[in-house]
Amino acid sequence: MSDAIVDQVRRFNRIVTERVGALNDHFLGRERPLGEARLLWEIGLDGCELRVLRARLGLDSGYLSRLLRSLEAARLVKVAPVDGDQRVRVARLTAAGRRERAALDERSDELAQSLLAPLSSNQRERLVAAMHDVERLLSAASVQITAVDPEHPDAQYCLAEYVAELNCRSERGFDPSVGATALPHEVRPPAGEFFVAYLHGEAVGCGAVKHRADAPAEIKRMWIAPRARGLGLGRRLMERLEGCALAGGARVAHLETSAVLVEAIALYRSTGWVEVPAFNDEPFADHWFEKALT
Amino acid sequence: MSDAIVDQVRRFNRIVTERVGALNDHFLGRERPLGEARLLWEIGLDGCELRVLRARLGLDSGYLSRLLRSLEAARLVKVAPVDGDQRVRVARLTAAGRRERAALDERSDELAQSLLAPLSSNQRERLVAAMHDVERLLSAASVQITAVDPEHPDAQYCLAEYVAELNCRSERGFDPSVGATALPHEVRPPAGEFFVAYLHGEAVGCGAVKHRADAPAEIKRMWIAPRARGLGLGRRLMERLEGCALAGGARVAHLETSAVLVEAIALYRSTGWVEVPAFNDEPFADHWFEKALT
DNA sequence: TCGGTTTTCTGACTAAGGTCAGAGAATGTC
DNA sequence: GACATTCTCTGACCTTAGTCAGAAAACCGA
Repeated sequence: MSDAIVDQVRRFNRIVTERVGALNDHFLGRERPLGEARLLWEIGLDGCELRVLRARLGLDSGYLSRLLRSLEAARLVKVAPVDGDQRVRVARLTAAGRRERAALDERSDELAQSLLAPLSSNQRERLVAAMHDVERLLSAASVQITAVDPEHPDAQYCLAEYVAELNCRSERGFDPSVGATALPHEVRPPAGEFFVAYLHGEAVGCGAVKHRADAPAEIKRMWIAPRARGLGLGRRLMERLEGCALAGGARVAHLETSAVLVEAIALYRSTGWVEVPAFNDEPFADHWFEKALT
Repeated sequence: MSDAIVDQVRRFNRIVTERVGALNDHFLGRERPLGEARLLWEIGLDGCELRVLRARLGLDSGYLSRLLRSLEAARLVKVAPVDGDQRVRVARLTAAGRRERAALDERSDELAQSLLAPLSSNQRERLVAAMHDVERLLSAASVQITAVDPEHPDAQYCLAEYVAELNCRSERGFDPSVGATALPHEVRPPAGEFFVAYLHGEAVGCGAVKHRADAPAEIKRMWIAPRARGLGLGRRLMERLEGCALAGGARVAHLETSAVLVEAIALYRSTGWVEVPAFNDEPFADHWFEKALT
């Protein structure tokens, strides 16, 4: 990677994150410790389970407990056990807590305004566009693709979204149990593999490979969450799936798709897949593709 | 300011500065406290006076002293008095300190690489371009224009650079003591005012106003440091100078300029100044401008 | 030479942020 | 019903980061 590129990223890291980050902390942490302010914000208006907070903020359980005691003492938060599992507890904001959170929100707005104020409207537009790009691309860069068991809740979530989307976009609907299936045992090692893409710990995409002895491997259930589209994630996921198929011994891969998935079809065409005559009788498919793996 | 714009800035602040900032700190602070790491980096290969370090990093003098003792104990830094003024001391890196600093540098590179690695080269280019824009525009936004005494060192520095640039760009040279002058007493209240633009505490531009009773005010000595050009700073500075002239009672402002300052001339034309016949006999001027103030 | 200023250092102190080990209650699994 | 696991809490402890007041030395201007 060229030095100029790395230098720009380093300069950005130093100047922007340190300066704006420090400003941010200063604005938010004015009345109470930053940790508490962040926690208050993260609990949100609907409350949040402690274990989720712990995961999202990366806190030690003891530390989180202490922060919550402090917020409880200030009557900003109430912690209560959750129905169904008495071990799990949820933190909820009190009325005062919601007011405090609104004040944090307002300070965050003030900070944003103060950053923008000295700029001309033309410059503001450019800044916002550039911020949007940076945010999207850094998000894209932080996506991680992991092999996961097809019955893992994250995998199941993605599959449900995949089916729901097909049902919603296609007039004839979609039934995953009919035709060329991808049952858990078919996409779990050694028969195949299931991958989930995570963005900040959240599942935002999936895809599966079915290995087939002496026959083309099959790519199945490829899906990207709407909010994660446009990040080049489909391409990365596909690379991973093809790599998996190749590692499983395949020289050629197959996939079939519905005509309503126009973005997916465009992706396939642009990454070396060629349309071929139907190689199976999947009732919900309109296009069949093939690719030689290298 | 529209909500969408403020929201984007807030999202950027939260996601980018917190996430990348935390990563940054984590990478840099792996082996030693962050404060020490930053200090080590800031001392630089050529050493640095303590008072400068204190100002640049915004540290308490007691705290800085302690940090330096700790770095000295680790044999990474030597602090010695400076020739000429025995009160002032400079911190210099030892050989081990330079190695340590190089290691920090390397980690910073690694971080940049790891951010970029998952992206396609097309995405990388877009990211770097967007980072560059964000950095420039946030820099622009953080510039502060302050009224300063014309004999203040920062004012003198800007004036010297201004003269040097004119001397360098113009064949006939430039002598500020000839013709339409801007002597300290002429641009100091109540006769006039001198402004300096600061970027991160550094003087990056200047401009002066000479009030004249019942006559057009004069704009003088307008200069922007080369590295701060393209930030829309000229326009902001000019707004400030015009405001000052207006507040001083003028309804019209005058300025004259050399033909070699093509960017400046473009700025004048685009901000409502109109070229008029010579209104003085400044020997180094080629163009004379006038603007009605509102 | 004297008083004021600049620069650094030291000691005493504080808050924030965080880690670790273990306890205790609820729940799931065999 | 025994046992392992999950989730939260408590107490003890630590480092980092930072503040404040004052002392000591060097310097500057009159």
